[in-house]
Amino acid sequence: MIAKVIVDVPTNQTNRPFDYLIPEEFTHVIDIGMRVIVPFGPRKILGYVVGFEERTDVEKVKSLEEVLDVTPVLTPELLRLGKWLASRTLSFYISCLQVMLPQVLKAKYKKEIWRIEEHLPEELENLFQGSDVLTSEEWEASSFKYHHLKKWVDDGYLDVRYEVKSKETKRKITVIEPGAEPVRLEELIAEIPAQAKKQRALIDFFVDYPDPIPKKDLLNFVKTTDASLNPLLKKGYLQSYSQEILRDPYEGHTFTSTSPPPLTRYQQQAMDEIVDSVKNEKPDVYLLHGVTGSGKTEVYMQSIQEVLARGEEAIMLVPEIALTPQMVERFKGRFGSKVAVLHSALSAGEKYDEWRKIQRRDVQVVVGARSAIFAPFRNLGLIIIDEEHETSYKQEDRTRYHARDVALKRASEHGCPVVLGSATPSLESFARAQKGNYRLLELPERMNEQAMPTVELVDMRDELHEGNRSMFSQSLKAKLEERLQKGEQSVLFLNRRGYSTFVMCRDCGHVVECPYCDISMTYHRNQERLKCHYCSFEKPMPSKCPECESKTIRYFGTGTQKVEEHLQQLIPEARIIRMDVDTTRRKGAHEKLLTKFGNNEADILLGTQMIAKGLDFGNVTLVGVLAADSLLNLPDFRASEKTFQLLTQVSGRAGRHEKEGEVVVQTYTPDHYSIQLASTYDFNRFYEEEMKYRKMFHYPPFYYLTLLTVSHPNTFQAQEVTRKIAQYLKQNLSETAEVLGPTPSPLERINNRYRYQTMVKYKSEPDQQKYVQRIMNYYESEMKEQNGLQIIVDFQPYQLM
DNA sequence: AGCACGCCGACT
DNA sequence: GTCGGCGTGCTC
Repeated sequence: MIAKVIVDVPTNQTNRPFDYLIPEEFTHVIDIGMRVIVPFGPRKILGYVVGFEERTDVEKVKSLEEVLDVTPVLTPELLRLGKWLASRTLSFYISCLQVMLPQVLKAKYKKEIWRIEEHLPEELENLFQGSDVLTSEEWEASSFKYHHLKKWVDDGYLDVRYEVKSKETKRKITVIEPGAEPVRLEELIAEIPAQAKKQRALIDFFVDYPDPIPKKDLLNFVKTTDASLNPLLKKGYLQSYSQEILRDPYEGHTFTSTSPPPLTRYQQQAMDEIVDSVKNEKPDVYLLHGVTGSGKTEVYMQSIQEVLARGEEAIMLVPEIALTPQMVERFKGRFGSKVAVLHSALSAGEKYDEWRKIQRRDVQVVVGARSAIFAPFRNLGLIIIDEEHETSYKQEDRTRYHARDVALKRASEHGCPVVLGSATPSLESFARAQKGNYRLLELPERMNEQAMPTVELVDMRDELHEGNRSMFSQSLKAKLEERLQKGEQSVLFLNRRGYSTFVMCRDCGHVVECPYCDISMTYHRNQERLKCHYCSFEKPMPSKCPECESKTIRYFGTGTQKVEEHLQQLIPEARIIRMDVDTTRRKGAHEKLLTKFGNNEADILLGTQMIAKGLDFGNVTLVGVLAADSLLNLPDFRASEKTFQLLTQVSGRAGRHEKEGEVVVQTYTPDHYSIQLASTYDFNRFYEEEMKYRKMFHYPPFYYLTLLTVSHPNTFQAQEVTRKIAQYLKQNLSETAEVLGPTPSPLERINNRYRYQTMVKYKSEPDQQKYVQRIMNYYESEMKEQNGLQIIVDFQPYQLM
């Protein structure tokens, strides 16, 4: 028998299955979707079995070395999905398979130099110092060269061996249970010498509790040690086996279990439709449009309940940033041990264990960020994508997939519906719902029947004219103080983007920029250093201007840290919690800060993106947005959409329970339609306005986009290649396609590489993939060298930088 | 991705 | 002559 294997070498030439003989010992255990170790050239590498064949035409076929799995890590469906993904994103098949699996399943490769002769030449013996093996790093560090090695290998002193090390670590425990012989334990006691009290006690324990028990617990309970257990094992009265245990990231937490509350009329309607599709196994796509606080999560959870009742499984995706302890709490509380949670805050081992729960079919529900869409379920009944407009569902490197596309594909394979939920749907999805491709479900009312909080727009230009140069308007300050008096809480939102702190000389206006990238460097106060966001270059904060040597060099802009200081000055008695990347980096810090806020141990929560979503605190009655237009000025056709979405989400944090909420939005462009319409929660009008603009400028959802970014250390080369690519596309794509560029990328230089781009706007180009693939093949050889050419293709890009 | 092979210039 | 630089092509 021959196994078809996709090898772990992401290149064009190896982007196909290789044939391997299956050794006799593996013929009954090997299966499609398992990982294997195969010899490949002189080394050994990891591969994935994608098929079997009776025979092969390959003459010098080798045997595979080892089978790594007992259960396949990829289902046949996921293998097919990987192929589909590879063709859609123009990635290598192997990369698509790897993206579906937890990090720890990927291989680490080791090269070792082994002694195979007892007596080595003296110079070699000095290097080996009696040991049998050297790592390749140790060898490299020695003064010997490659030809020395080759000679010694030829002479039979040394051997070069390649090892494939799987990073997976399964935690194992030893379990003890009564012996296999069907003897009554009580009778056994008689046979134990009278002085062996502890042995009797052990058997006694099993008389009362005959179930298997972890050895540790048993010894602990009977208060004894291996010394008395081992004789019993030897005699066969008891037996032991080792069992894999799964680390539980939520060990020690108790989740209050909840039962489904009655649904509102709208919730019930939405759920009935979804469940109908579940029952009829129809891959319908629903767009659940519900205002913030309308109870979308409850619709999700009760729909999932129905799916579970049918013996099927469900995936629920949430944006990474919204995967808060509160969200986990709700799902664990409702579904208990039926849920696995996958998000980036887990350690690699914890992620693997959560994934194992799915593979072992211990769980039927997964709640997770983007990559959870690849959960290896075999019987999917429902896929939910919450906050479907979030851009984090698009992977921005290597395999540039969108979780929504993958969801639709998997749903059609499984015959199950997909629910896209949002208070502010993406224009793409809403347009599809309008056209009838998706089915629109509306939740127009908040569950507490409260009106949405009133929004006050504050024109910061007016504040400036009135002599208020601080970042807090008079109105916001007054309202903050009012909350403080009433013992209510406030949330202040600062958009970090477009708000980074740059360093400028007040004398000559010189701005400190990264020497390798075309952006200003960011000042980090804790370390007194300047850092580049893009290439992570850093240097100390200069004490004088590098241009004019003036000492008036200062940092500008506003980070959360600076806002916190100002706020504290403004309202000295306020207790402030700051949440940003700096204060939440440590594990569990996020949760800790939120708990503190929830316990009313602070008056004001100040933060970035991460506080915009999912927060639900009853005592929050004021939300402030410090700079609403900071997103608006980015070079991105979705800027208005993102601004509208963000303002709506943030506003939804106020007045979620009995108390009425209020929102203050500070802006320099109060007349912009995205800010105006967000302040009246008018999604439908925003949609109409924005659609006009998209139509006029030929953007999605009217047109599809493809972005090709070319980078090269030489600016001319980069531009020239981009020009040729654009020309080729113009010639080959249809008349209706628009090919723009070459233009310098919004970030023209990153890491000393110049970047140019060309963008294609099109309605339908069935052959586009083919042409782009040709371009990639044509430039393949030039892309090999480390510093040479790089071409990145992004179909349906979200990030235009 | 590694690694062998092979061709070329710069040296003992 | 040989050593070692790197361009080219292959891995079942």
